[in-house]
Amino acid sequence: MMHTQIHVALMEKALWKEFDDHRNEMIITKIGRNLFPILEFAFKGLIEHQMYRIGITMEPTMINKLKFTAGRWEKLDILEDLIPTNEVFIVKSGRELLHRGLKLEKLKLTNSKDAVQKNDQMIRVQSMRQYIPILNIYEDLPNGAHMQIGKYKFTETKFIAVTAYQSEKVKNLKVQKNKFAQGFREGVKSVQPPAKRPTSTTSSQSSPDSTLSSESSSDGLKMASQELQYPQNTVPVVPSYPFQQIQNFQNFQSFQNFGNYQNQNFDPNLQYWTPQNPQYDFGNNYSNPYGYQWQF
DNA sequence: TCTGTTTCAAGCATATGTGTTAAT
DNA sequence: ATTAACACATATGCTTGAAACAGA
Repeated sequence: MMHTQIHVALMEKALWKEFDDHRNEMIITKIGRNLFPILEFAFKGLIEHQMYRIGITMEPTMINKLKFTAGRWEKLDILEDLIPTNEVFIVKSGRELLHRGLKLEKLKLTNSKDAVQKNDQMIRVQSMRQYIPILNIYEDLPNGAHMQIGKYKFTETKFIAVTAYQSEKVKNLKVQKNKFAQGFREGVKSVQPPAKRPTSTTSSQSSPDSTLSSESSSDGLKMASQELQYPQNTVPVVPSYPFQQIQNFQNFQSFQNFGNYQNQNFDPNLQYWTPQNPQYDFGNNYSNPYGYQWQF
């Protein structure tokens, strides 16, 4: 099956970048812990009636382990065994992916080998290592085989796996942004108790989403070199298909879970997703949008 | 009116997602 | 560094009962 160029966009990119600016960490546990922010993607260029197999995995960004001392991350020279990460697969139709996107709400991270076998959306990673999520797209072939037709990664989604938060700033940001951590927000009262049942007509009560403003400052990280070169990873996609699979404005608006498309390079005039920076938003090659590399 | 049925959101129970804390 | 128990949060499904509705 031939495709037009496939594009994948990361949703909630601004939120991801906010965490990435503070060197994001993800808690891992024995039974598995959700990621926050949640990985969510939009697609363009898929074929509606085609079934796709989406593969999610975590790719180490370097061989080295890390440690957090004196308020900053440092790279350890001692190289320990790097356990290969497993890949999680989700099968969906092109139509569903195009219209609803893919929100990986159930995806969990663990440091336990056993947990991977008990949950089909569990990825095993190693603590104190940095990873970047990988999204692979496969097509099911008639003979039962799968052909990889795309591989995508977004640099602002990289994170360091930890069993307990190391950076105060990251921890505070999680508390502020994750609704399940609302109970730990300072100065924010709990949600108002539900109103007594009205004797007359209905009255809808919406709780205001009052998030604290974050004190912004960098984590005192320096720039330097020495980061692993990402492998060339893309299977070329041949554009032999007239570009008709264009989402219209109504479609995007009609799905609540689609997030804030205004910050996701959605152009209502052109009526399709257009990358501001193709190499960054949709590119298949890893590139650092900030123009520098992290130092450890 | 009266009576029986339908509708729908509050109330409740249960499941699950957070960072915190203390112990190892 | 890691783990388990914990208090506090959301998510969801079922129950409940008053209001709305339909028919006589």
